[in-house]
Amino acid sequence: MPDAVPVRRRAPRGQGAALREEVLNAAIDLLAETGSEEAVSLRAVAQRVGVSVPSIYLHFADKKALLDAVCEQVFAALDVAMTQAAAIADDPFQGLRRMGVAYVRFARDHPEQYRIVMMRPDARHAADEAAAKHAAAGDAFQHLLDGVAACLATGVLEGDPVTLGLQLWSATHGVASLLIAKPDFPWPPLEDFVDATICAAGLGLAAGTRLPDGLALDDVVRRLEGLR
Amino acid sequence: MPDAVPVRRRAPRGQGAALREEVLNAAIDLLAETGSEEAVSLRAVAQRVGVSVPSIYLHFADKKALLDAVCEQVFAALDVAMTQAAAIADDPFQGLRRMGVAYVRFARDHPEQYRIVMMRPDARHAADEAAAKHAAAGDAFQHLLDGVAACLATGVLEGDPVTLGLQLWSATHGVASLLIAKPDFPWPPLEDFVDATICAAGLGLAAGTRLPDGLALDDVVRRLEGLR
DNA sequence: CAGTTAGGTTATCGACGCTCACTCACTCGT
DNA sequence: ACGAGTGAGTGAGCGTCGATAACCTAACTG
Repeated sequence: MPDAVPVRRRAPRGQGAALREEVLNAAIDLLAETGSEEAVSLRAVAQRVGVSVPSIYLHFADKKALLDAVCEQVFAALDVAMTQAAAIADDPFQGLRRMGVAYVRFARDHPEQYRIVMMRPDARHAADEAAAKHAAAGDAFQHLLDGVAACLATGVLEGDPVTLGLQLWSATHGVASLLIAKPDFPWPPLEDFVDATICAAGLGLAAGTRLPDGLALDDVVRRLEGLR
Repeated sequence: MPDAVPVRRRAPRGQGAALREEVLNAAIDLLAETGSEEAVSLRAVAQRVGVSVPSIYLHFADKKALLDAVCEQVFAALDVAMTQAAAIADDPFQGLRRMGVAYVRFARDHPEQYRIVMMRPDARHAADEAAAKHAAAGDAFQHLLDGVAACLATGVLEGDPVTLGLQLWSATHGVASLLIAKPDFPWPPLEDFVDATICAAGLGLAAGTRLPDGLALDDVVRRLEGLR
C-alpha cells in the first residue's frame, strides 16, 4: 500500500494563509533533514504537507519565492546566533570576534542552508542601496555594522564603517564558505582558526588605517618585534 | 524550418575521443555565453555539437563529470591569471597581493564559472589529505602556498604555511564570493578594496604570529601609533 | 436552503537527466 | 571479395521536475 499519505483537512474560510505556514515549515524541515537543496522539490513539500503541488502556488509565486522565504528564516536564525554570541562579550572587538566564530559555527552546522542563503544569485535587483542591504542580509549585517560602530567609538578601529564591515564580513564568510566547499581540506581546529583569522583581519584593519600608503609590510613587522 | 542544426560528420575509427573535446568545449562556451549553469543542459550541449544526447555519455559518466571537466579548465585559467599577476611582483608579499587581486578580478569577470567551481559540494571524498588538496584546488592553491613559503623565507610571515595559506585564501575567497553573491551591495572601488583586505589580513597575520596570546587589540593599536 | 467563493484538485505541459535497444559504417581476417 | 566484428552514434522512452489551466467542492452568508 502507498506510504500513508498525511491527510490535511481543508482550512476554514478565513484561514487560507495557514497553508503558507505549513508549506514553509515543511520546506524548512525538509531542507534541514535531508541537507540537500535538490531534495526540496515542490512535490516533496506538497506530499509532506498532505496537499497537492499546485496548492503551493496559491501562496508562493514560484519555487524561488519559497526558497527565498526559507532563506529569510535561516538568516533570522543566523542573526540570533550572532547576537547571542556577542551579548556576552567584554569589549566591542571581542564582540566582533564572538560574532564571527558563531557565524562560522552556524555555517558549519547548517552547511546547505548557509550555501543556499549565500551562494544563490540575488533574487531581485534592488534599486537603491539601502533596500539592497536589507534584502541581501537582513538584520545580521546591520548588527555587524553596529559592532563595528562600537569599535569605532572606542577608537580601536578607524575608517568607513561600511567598508570595515564588508572587510570583516568577507574574511568571516570566506572561512565559512571555504569550510563548506572544501570539507576535505586539512583545516586546523575550527574555533581557533576562525578566531585567529578574524583577529588578524581586525588587527590588520586597525593597523592598516593608521599606516602611510608607502610603508612596506616588513617595516611594520620589524616595529612589532618589540611587542614580543 | 527548424534552426539549421549543425551537422557533424561521424569521427573516423580511432578518433572517437575527438567528440569528448567538442562536447567539453561546447559546455565551456555555453557556460561562458549564457553565464548560467542551468543553461548548460545536456540537450543544449548536444545540440550545439550537432550530436544526440546519449552520445555525451560515451565520454562522460554523467552531467556532473562533464561539469567537473569544465571546472578543471576554469581552475587552470584562474591559475594562469594568478601566476601571471604574481610574476611581475617586486617582493614575495607583493606577489601575494597581486595574486589576490587577480583572483578576485577573475571571479568578478567570470562569476558563474567561479560560483560553479567553488560553491559546488566536492565531488569525490578523497581519502588522504594530499589528494584532497590537489583534487580541490589544483595548482592554484599550491602556487599560493609557494608565495607563502617565499614570505616565510624572507621572514615577513611566520607560522604554519598551510594555515597561513588557508587564511589568506579565505580572506580573498570571501571577497570574491561575497562580491558575486551580493553584487547590489555598496562595494567600495574593487581593486583598492581587495588589496586593502589582503594587506590587512597579511599585516594581521604577520603581527599576530608574533604576539603573546593575552595581548588585546588596543595595546597593539597604541603601539602602532608611532608609525604614523 | 441557495448561492458565492475561498480553498483547493486533476490533468497536463515541456524540459530535464538518464538508459536501453538498436543501427549504421568502417575495418580486418580469411 | 566478403562476412564478422566493432567503434561511433541514434531513437524512443522512463521518471522527475517546475509550472499552468481548468475544474471542483466544502464552508460560510443571506
